[in-house]
Amino acid sequence: MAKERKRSDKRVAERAKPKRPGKGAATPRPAHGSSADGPGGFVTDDRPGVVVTVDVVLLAVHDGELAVLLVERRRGPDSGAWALPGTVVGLDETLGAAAVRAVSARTGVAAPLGRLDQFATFADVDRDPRTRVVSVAFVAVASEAVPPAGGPVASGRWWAVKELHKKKGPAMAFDHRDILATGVERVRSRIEHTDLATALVDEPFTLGELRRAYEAVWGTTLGPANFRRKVLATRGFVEPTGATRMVGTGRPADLYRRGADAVLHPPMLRPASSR
Amino acid sequence: MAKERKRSDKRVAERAKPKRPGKGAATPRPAHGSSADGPGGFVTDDRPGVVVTVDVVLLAVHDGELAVLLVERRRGPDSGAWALPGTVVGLDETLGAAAVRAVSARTGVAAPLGRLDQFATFADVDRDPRTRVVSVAFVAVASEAVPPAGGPVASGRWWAVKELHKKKGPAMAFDHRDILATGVERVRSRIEHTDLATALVDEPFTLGELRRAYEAVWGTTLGPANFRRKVLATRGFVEPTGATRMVGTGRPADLYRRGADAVLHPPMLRPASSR
DNA sequence: AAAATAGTGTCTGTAAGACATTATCTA
DNA sequence: TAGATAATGTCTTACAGACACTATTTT
Repeated sequence: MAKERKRSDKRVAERAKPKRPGKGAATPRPAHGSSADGPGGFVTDDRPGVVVTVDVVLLAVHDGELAVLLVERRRGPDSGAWALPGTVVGLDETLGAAAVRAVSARTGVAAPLGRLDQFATFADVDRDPRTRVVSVAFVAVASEAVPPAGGPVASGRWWAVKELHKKKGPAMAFDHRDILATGVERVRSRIEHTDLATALVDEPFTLGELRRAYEAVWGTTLGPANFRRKVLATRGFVEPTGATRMVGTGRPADLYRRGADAVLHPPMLRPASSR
Repeated sequence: MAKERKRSDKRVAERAKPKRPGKGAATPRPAHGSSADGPGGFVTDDRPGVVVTVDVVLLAVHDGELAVLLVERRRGPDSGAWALPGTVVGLDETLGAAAVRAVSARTGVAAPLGRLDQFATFADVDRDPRTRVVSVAFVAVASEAVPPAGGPVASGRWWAVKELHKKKGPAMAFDHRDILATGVERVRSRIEHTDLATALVDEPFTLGELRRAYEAVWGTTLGPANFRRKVLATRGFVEPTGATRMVGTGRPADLYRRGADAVLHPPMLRPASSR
């Protein structure tokens, strides 16, 4: 699990406010509705408690590469490092709602969060130097079109996952590199058994587009003929629309929509070379 | 280290076990931040916080049936109901350590916890009536011999999982029925792809015993011949000892030990009838 | 000998991997 | 026309399911 220890705050910035002594019982919930970096310190007392947060690994395929949405930290000693979008969970807020809130605050879209999947909880004692922070991690996927890279989002941008694994890649905050790696592996596994990959493409889509989504996630190439056979043999995976679309040169491709079934029988096993 | 002290909380009773005598069973159920616990309480006075706990689904096969270790609640909400062994996570304690502690306090054995697997985090807002409790759930498996059912454990006992799903079965505390169901499904899936099932039997074991472990977990019957072929075709799954053992009537069975590989290639897929 | 369980061998259907062939577009 | 991509078909191999058959024990 997580091991690194970075410095500075993790979520402090999110909610960080210098202290708030004497909170009245009637006082509004500290962890609610504030966006990142707002006031509302939760840990600052002399009586520290455990802080529960969510972090979201939002993946999409951009330019044929698997990409993840990160936000740049702008305060604290870890300023300049890139982090997964996350937030403190409100006292009366579900984890899923907090995850949606964390992403929508950064991207402006709540749509892709329908595929929200809680995959692990990170709780190393020292993962945040300030206080004990337990982070419930989610993965979600977005199609290529949403949100547009370089959009109106202030501090967020898409990074090719491949770049982040390099030593010379951008610094990542806290144990987020571990969370990312675990989340990516979860998606790599889930597209084998579920129709999650169809959420990576925009409807309607061609089987070539769907295949390239698989290839981006797995980092492999797949035989177009066999891929097609397996997809069409799995009932409920995709539904033909009857229409075709020109993609450039070559024969027009048949268009499909997402099917009804979320479970793939038999699974779309990734080639042994990609494991 | 500030280990927590709990008092009225959900897992208070459980975790309090070692120091049972003298524990004040006092505080009833304080709602958010109301009742001040004694010193070190996590539900800080007028400043309510989130409590993080672990709950463990410890499974074993008893009399051919999948069984789970539960403890009877004797105080607090749902008193009289049966709960998964769990505890509040200490401020400087890892989740895994807390899970081991929760189980060892009940069973006296830390051994089976090597197979500890975090599988989900439960955090419904109202899952505990007293305060917000976020529970990180683990599964672990024990072999038939340990701990012995009806052993020295005071408030714990094994229950056939099948019984707990019946309406007339024993009441389960909080959302522990959901946690159990999710954990069981995790184990059902994990024995397909890992050698986890070998931890359900004592070494050395026969392939018949291993097969009956699979059957208990999946609730199916498997063809002995095909099961044998698949197990032996998977390198690293089991290692022959060369010895044999009489089980009763019939030909003596070859004995095996656990192999080295944790991953099964190809997977031991459960029959479609058990899904 | 009968019953019971363990172990071995064989047939068959399904599906995956490799790859050749045909179809339909642009440049 | 060549080039590119999509769609279809074929051959081979791997493996799961079913099941017949042999082996070794107790009663």
